[in-house]
Amino acid sequence: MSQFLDGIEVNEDSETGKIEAPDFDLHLSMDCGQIFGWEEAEGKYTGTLAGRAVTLVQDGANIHYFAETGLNPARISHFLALDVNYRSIMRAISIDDFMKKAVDSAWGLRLLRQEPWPCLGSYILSSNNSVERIRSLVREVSLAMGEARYLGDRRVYAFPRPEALASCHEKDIRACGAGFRSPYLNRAARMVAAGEADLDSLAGLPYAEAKDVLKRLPGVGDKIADCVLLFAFSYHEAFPVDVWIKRAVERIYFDSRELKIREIHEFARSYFGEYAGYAQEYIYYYARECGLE
DNA sequence: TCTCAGGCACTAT
DNA sequence: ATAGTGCCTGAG
Repeated sequence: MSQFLDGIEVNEDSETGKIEAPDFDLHLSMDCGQIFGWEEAEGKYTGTLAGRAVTLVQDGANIHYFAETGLNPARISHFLALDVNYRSIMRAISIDDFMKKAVDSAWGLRLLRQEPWPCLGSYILSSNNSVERIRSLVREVSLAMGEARYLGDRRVYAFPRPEALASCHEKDIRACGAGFRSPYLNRAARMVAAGEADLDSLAGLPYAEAKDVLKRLPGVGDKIADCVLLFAFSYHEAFPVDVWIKRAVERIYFDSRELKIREIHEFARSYFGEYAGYAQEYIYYYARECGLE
């Protein structure tokens, strides 16, 4: 077993392995704000995938995993989106000095391929909230209603299944600190659990149609729909516009002139093209971590 | 006390 | 279509 998984006890219910991951930075990808519900400790990231607990750690161009038996490496690679041609996308979005600088500042930051429901649920909880608050909210909700999984000597809570969030009372979600988002998550979970909204059917739909389906869910507007399409369904043209992106785009490309959200979308589509979503992530990262001077 | 934080839904125009 | 407003909550 790898020294990178030191201190971890493997038993008959778990296994380890490694996955080649060139041009991949686990830390950047996990901590850039695209995903919630994974815990970091000493460079190791622990969460659940397909209902099983897993710990990931990076060693150069390899990702080592320690997972509950039954979670195969192909599923992990899929989550890490290692099939995506990262270099060609980076070339495509490095279209000006700012974008080159932004890409350089976070090389290896990839868009992960999250599971649809945990992604949607987390983003419903994200509205009008800061990253740190979203993290703790997702943690509270998972602790209260998510399934406990066991990996080595630790316990890991999955994001609650739609059935769990559907059958509980709105107040149970509110008790986790979700506030006005509670009824949204409760009702969205009911729609998903009842099959009234079929997340699996989104894959393959044209972007605009998939977005319309998501926006029928309570608590899901333009921004959150775009996040889910980009972070769970790999619609790389999706360009979620939050206050950071709005300010950054106005500042960098419009001499700080105020734009409508619609105008930002039009600009993004025409300027960045089919990989606008990747461009968004780098603009977001740079604006937050490096500042726009 | 007040503002702000990675929005959404509702209402009025 | 678009603009204005309330909303849970915790941090600064």
